[in-house]
This record gives sequence, C-alpha cells and structure tokens, in this order.
Amino acid sequence: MAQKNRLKYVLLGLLKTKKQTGYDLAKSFDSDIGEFWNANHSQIYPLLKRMEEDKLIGHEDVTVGQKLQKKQYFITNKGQKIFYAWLKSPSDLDNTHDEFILKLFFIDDAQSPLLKPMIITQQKYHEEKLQQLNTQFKQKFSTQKKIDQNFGHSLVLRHAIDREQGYSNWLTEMLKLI
Amino acid sequence: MAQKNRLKYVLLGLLKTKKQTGYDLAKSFDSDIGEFWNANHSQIYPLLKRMEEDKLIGHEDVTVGQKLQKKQYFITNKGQKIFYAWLKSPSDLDNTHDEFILKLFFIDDAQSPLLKPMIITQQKYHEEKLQQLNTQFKQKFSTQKKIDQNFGHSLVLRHAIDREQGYSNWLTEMLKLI
DNA sequence: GCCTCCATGTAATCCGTTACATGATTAA
DNA sequence: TTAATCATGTAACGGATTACATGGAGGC
Repeated sequence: MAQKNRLKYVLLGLLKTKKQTGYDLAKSFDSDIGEFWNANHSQIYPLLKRMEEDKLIGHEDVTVGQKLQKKQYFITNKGQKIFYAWLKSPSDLDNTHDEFILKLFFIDDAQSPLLKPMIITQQKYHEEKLQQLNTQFKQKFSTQKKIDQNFGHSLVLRHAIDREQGYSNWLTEMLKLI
Repeated sequence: MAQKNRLKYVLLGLLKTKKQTGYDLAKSFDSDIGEFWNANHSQIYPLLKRMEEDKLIGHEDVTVGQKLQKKQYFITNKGQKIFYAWLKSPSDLDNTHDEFILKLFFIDDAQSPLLKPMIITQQKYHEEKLQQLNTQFKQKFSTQKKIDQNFGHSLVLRHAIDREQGYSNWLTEMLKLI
C-alpha cells in the first residue's frame, strides 16, 4: 500500500451532481475545485477505467457529430455508498508544502538581505490571489439562494479568502519586523 | 522530468548548520521542520547517496563503539551554491491538500446532518494543534536572542500559529451559520 | 482551410509511503 | 538481559507530472 487516492472521491463527488466525460471532469480542476485540488487528464482517464472495473461508476457511449465517441460517466449505487462512507470518515491533514515557508525557515539572520525581496514577491502573489478569490466569490455566490444550494463550496471559498488574507497580514507584519 | 525534489534543498539547508548523519536528518522531521515538511529515512538515505554523487555533499565515516559505522554528511561548496540559488529563486505554491476542506466542498445542503459533527471533530483537532504550537514557540523562542538567531524559524512558527488560529476562527464562524 | 477546443488515451519518470531487513549501542 | 534507540539500507507500490500521440467538431 501507498498513499491515499483521494482523487477517486473527488471524481465521485463531481459525478454525484451530474454525469460527465473525463474531459469535463478534468476541466473542473481548472476552475472550481482547482483552488484546493488538482489533477491532470492523464491521471483521470486511467483512474476512471479502474473505478468502472470496481463498479463505482459506469458509462454510456455518446456519439457527437459523425464519428466522435465520448464516454458519459455516471456514479453507481456502490459509488454513492463509498463516497458517503468517505465523507463520514475522519479526515487526516497533510502538512502544507509551501516553498516560501520552507525557504524562510532557513534564513537564520534577521538582517539577511534576502528577506525583503522574498517577502515582497510573495506579497504580490498573495494579494493578486486574494483579489481573484474575492471576484470569484462575488460571481458564484451573488444571491443567498446560490449560497444555500452550494453551501459547502461557499464555505470553502470563504476559507480560501480568509487564508489568503491571513497570509497577507502575516507578510505585512514581517516587513515591519525587519 | 517530474516533480520538484525540494527535499534535496531541505537536506542541504539542514547540513548547512552542522554535519549530520542520515539518521539525524531523518529525526529533524519529527520535530522542528516536521511542522511543514516531512520525509522518511527510506527516502533520505538514497537521496543522500545521489547528492554525494552530484558532489553537493560529502561524508566521512565515523566509528562508534566497536563496530558501528556511521556517515557524517557535510555540505560542499557546490552544495552551498545551489542551495542559495534555490533560496533566491521564485517560489511556487502547491495547493493545499486538506481533506476536510475537500469533503466540505461536496456538502451542498446547509442543513446536512453531516456538517456539525464534521466541524466539531475538526475543531478539536485544530485547537489541540494550536495549543501545541504555542507551547513549542514558548519553549524554542523564550528570549529575543533566540529569535534573532533563528529568525526564519520563528517567523515560520508564528505563521503556523496564525494559520491554526485562522482555521479555528473559521470553524467557529461556520458553527454559527448552521 | 485553419485554428481552437473537445475528447481520449499511453509512456516515462520521479516522488513519497509502507514494509521488509539487519545489526550495534546504551541505559535500566 | 532486554528493551529502546541508533544506524543504514532495499523493495514494492501507488500517486502525480510531463510529454508524446491521435483525431473529430465547430466556428470564422
């Protein structure tokens, strides 16, 4: 055994809402869920095949135009079951792999000339991100109804915004310290 | 090519301070740096060997007791060079893999009975973590001198505390919402 | 006709985890 | 003497990234 294969549950979660092709699923990671999870099509297609062998999902072939065959995947009862079992199971937390933090750890000297430029670069990045997330929230959750119907998604996006804000504040504090 | 191999830089960073065995390096991840990076000895030993082939590090054999041979690794000039080059290079940020957040994303309904127990479990975890980090900070950085001599480390630990505090606050807010 | 996007796959490679395996030293 | 810790390795496997590869649909 090795690793977790949480991607399996992500795909089941996405298929829970509507049937989709592998291509559609892959696209979800470019927007939406991409904020906190990622996967490429080269990982998704083989996994879908294995999941179908395990009867967690099924597919129907759909013909588009003259020749193009696409596979509409859907979740099975068994798939639903293991998805909800996962939801209820305890969550373990990977440690974050933030390269900036890692570098910072190795700067022993408060007077190091490396510090300031590092912080400023990072700050720029996180401020852009923050703006982008705020825009996203306004677009996706413009009404209370939209929030109520995608409650978890809204909470998660709110969390991402909080996190970025916290990160920004911390960087600002650091600049004052040096 | 695949992936980043940042572990290489972590090991160089640790060896920059003092020469150490693979065993010592592996132990660093249990305390100290373990807060935001991890590695097992089974990954470390082969990597050290490769790094030595690349002349980033060297080692001297030390005999302990009658028979035990251990390898004291040290960083070379070349190793120092590529370490500082890495420090100065732009940092890219992996997206966090937080399983709780992932699950939350899939809870569409604000009235779902799953929500409350999930949040409470998570809250317990993060509050423990917060306490633990606070204790750690007090132990490691009891004087200003200690902070000044391990400035980056203190900033990073401060950040971890902020992050946990933010997470806790967010969870508390969520409980009010449901 | 051409470019963009849709759509599906495989191969190579590396990273990271778990498990297997062995033996020495040291302190209770 | 025995248990915990020090010390070093390999093997198997699964996850994730990058690159290679192919072809159809639809709009301009």
